[in-house]
Amino acid sequence: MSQPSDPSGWATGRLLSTAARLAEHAWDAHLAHWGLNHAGFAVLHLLSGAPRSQRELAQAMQVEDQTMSRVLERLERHGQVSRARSTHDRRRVEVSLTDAGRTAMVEAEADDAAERMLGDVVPDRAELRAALVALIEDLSARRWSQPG
Amino acid sequence: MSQPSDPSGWATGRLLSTAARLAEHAWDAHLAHWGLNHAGFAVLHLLSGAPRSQRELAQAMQVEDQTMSRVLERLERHGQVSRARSTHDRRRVEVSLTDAGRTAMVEAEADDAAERMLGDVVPDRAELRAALVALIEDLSARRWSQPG
DNA sequence: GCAGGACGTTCAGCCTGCTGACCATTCGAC
DNA sequence: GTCGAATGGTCAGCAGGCTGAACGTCCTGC
Repeated sequence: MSQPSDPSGWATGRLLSTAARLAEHAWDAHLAHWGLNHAGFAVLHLLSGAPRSQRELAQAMQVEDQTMSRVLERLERHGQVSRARSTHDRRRVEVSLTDAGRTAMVEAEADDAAERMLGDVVPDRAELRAALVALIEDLSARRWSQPG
Repeated sequence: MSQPSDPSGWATGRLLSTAARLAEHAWDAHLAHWGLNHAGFAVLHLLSGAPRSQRELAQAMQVEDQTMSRVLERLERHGQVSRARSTHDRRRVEVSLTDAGRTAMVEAEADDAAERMLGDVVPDRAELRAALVALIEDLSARRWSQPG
């Protein structure tokens, strides 16, 4: 595999996708030490406060319910999360961290090599982050057309 | 689905992934009118100059050969691309645009709503693009560790 | 109390990405 | 010429996205 041939000419959408894929790849390589990937790690992080329902997790991650269902199935299979039908509302599934899941999350977070790596690369990272946040808020609003 | 809950606190990797997914989603919705998606469209664009081998396309897209193979299979199934074993080197597969593929590409490109949409959102887009290009060049170099 | 709608989750199927393994062809050294 | 390495593609299988459709549960209005 070779260097990209002049990415400065690419469409912005392609720049975004490529950058995201490369960042995910680097991050996944780091998280693999704890049997995690980027999706699973973010979910564990969300659960560190308190148990949540699957739909709450999906909304927090800006992902469809079906997608979250499969991410959780994998996390459960790896023993990092446990799922139990709610007693108050038997439609809901309460998802909580297991001890193994909490340990993995804490350790992976402490050694946050991926974020540091990105920090090395982009000097003025606040600018990039601000632009991405604006983009996300706008595109997200268009997609799910919810006021404010 | 709801608005993201304060993306400004997210890790940069998650910002990138989310922004990329939202942008792809918007772009795919646009390209669906011509039976395309973001991956297929980019390939057709690369082929607009001259036929290429699959590996050349994979390298240009910064994607693994196997991934490109399946994208092309889909494009061929939809009649937008044709594949033929090279007569000079029978390992290679020469990929070229069909008339239908060229028409779809030209029409989709002319009505480039996605790019215009991104233009509306991010005021200082040159900054964002420059940061993304720097990120891609660095992460890509780390991943495939090629000098220069 | 019951019927219909809303809600939360899952199933099936598609697409793009990845890795690992395999096959055919070509090239190069001997 | 032959054998082994390099090259170009494909197959199998996994993962995270998506859509559309189904299912059980809850709620609400009558």
